[in-house]
Amino acid sequence: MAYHHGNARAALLAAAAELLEGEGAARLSLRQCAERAGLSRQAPYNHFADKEALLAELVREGYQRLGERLRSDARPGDAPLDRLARAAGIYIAFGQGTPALFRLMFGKELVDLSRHDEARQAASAALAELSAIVAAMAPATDTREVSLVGWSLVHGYTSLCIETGLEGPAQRKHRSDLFARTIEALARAPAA
Amino acid sequence: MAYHHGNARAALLAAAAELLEGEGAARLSLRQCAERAGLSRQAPYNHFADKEALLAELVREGYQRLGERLRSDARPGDAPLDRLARAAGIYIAFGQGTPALFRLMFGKELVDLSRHDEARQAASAALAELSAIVAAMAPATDTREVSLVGWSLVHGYTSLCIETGLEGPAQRKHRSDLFARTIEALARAPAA
DNA sequence: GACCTCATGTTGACAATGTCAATATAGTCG
DNA sequence: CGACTATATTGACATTGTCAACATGAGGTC
Repeated sequence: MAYHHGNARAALLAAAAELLEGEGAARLSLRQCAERAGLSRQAPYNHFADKEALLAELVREGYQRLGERLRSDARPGDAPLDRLARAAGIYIAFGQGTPALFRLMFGKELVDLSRHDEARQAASAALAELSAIVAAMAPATDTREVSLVGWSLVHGYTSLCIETGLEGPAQRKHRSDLFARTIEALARAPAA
Repeated sequence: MAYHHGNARAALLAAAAELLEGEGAARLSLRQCAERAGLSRQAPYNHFADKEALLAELVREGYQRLGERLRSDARPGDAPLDRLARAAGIYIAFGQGTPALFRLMFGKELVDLSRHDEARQAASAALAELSAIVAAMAPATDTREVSLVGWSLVHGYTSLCIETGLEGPAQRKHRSDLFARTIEALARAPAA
């Protein structure tokens, strides 16, 4: 290896991403990432302010990917119910496929988004995608409430599957449909 | 302080509980707890196998408290909808009132319940309380699905409030009612 | 080419933490 | 009283985040 790595930042992020699901974010060490990237233990500090900053970049990438998946799932002539069911499936699959990343993205103990603008923006963009999909199920006066229920529901289910083993990927499709039906039932119910 | 503390275990747990919300569980150190309890750094190991075991005891206590709150909220002649709305409020209040404890209880990175029988039993008992309350909303054939939606919903909302600042305690009552209505709408919807 | 600047890289160092090991204390029992 | 044992302290060690000092080399200027 030449003195200058030439691609140190990317190598560090790649190393971190590779280690994340095995170690979990709390146990992931900067030294471990540096070693895996063929760098010394101080090298990450040339590219990231501290450990949190490196994790925040992983978070940003995660939201970008999630948002992209939601966006690219749009189909011409989609019925809102079908669109929502598929979006729920995408969200759940994302969480179940990369549990440690999901936990990092939606937790504030290790990465506080208020301190990381770019990651926060990526989060907002991804969640706006989901929100719009859910809101399409509702009368205009109820979109905020229905979006909130939709997000809470799919997020809660995903988190509980990851953290408590509530259910596995085999149930995903069935549950996505159940959640879409739930939102539909709420959107149709008479307002309080 | 006499050589033998006389109440070391309880003092350690009290110290941990006091420090938990300030530090967060990941940053909470056993040494800090020991110091706060007036003990040396090795003393916790006389009472707990390791750091995780001490945290697991906090988790057990947390579930016990949550379960007790749900149980003691029962009122004679309660309508299922009212009972559910109040239960949702209790769950959300618990999470918002002790966010770090909530995160610890419902996360498996720091405490894996499969390794801590008593904590796991306390969790099952508390969640069975919630499940029964939600299930009372549903026809007998649908109780599993409705319970799953109920838990996912209230859990997701609580978690998102804690981790993303989705909403604050001022909205709790209104949202509890919304969630109860959502479950009601689902329970009444024609099955797929 | 020599010199300067600066971003990036290495190594030494330090404090903090989890946990192991050796030693000390004191309560209980026969 | 001696033996035993649970509990407590202190020494030690490996690991980790991060600071500081020093080293490297690419790019720019003269």
